[in-house]
Amino acid sequence: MASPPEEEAPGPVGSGPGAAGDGRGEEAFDAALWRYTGYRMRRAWGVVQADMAEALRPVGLRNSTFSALAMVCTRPGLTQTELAQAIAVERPNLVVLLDELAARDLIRRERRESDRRSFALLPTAAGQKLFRRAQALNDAHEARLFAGFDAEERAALNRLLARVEGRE
Amino acid sequence: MASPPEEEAPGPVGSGPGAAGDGRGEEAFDAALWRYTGYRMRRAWGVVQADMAEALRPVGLRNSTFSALAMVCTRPGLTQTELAQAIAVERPNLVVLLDELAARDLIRRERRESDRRSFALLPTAAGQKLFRRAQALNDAHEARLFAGFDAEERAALNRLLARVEGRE
DNA sequence: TATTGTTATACTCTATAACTATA
DNA sequence: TATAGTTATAGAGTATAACAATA
Repeated sequence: MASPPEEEAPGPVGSGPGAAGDGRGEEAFDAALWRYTGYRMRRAWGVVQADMAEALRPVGLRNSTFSALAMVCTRPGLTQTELAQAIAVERPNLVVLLDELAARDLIRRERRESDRRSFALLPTAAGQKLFRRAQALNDAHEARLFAGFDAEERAALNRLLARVEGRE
Repeated sequence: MASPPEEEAPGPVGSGPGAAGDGRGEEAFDAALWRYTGYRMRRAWGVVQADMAEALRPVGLRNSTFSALAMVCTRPGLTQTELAQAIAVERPNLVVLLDELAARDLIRRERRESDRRSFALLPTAAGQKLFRRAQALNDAHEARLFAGFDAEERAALNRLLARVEGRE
């Protein structure tokens, strides 16, 4: 597996004719890919995603269901449209996630009398309990995964990731 | 849509009973989720992924096919197992990607005489040409997406992302 | 008309087991 | 037996169109 170097200057488009590699051996750094922040992000996300999935397995949650449950627990009463927006999931896809959580009796949908088209999403007692356990598991997972990062580095990464979304 | 704050201290596990939100209005920061680097990474990756997909549409490449083509162009002769390892794609999944590229006559598989089980992957002239075009499109996409980042910030993000994978 | 939740659908990525041909 | 490439398959994330109920 090719390893990334320290960093890579943004630089201009091509570094030459696309065919020739850099000629180094199996330790060769594949600059054509690693110079892209997007490629690095896919790789990093793959690692984090896999570790998180493993960490949440004991509570039967995935990344998506954890996010949904977290929002319902910390902002009870929000609607599905609001939740979809908050966690960046399309509404049709959210329905399935919520069905899953509701089937396990972790959340419930309550018709809003003020607008009977929408539901207020509420956590059940079991949902709150499971969420706290899931939170602890996820905290442990991140602590393990980012063990090599000090507080400043961690904060810097968090800040930079938020900025990628165009939010300040 | 909830917005992230500056940053979030790693801190201990739970900040209290999971039910209560922070009570702010629609601008409320959903700390329960945004405190996780993993969550931020999923969100950031979603943005980058969507923008990259859009950018590569003119050349008919996706993130995965671009990565594969990039490796074949810059390290011609590598085998499928080596490529799968290099771009972190399972070998069975890589077969489909390479079939797609081969069907478009962008790459070709050449039996290795030294070990007739494996193929040497080689770019065609058309593949090299398309790759250079794709590279330009991807460069433009990253330049646009990371326009708000100066060279140092960009380098810092690249370095931190590489470290998430546990590589130094 | 517009919006909320929903159904249906399709595409992509990811992951695993098992087969074949070669070694 | 072990490895390279392959097939088949299943799970999950993501995206869009269209519908019923409600506003």
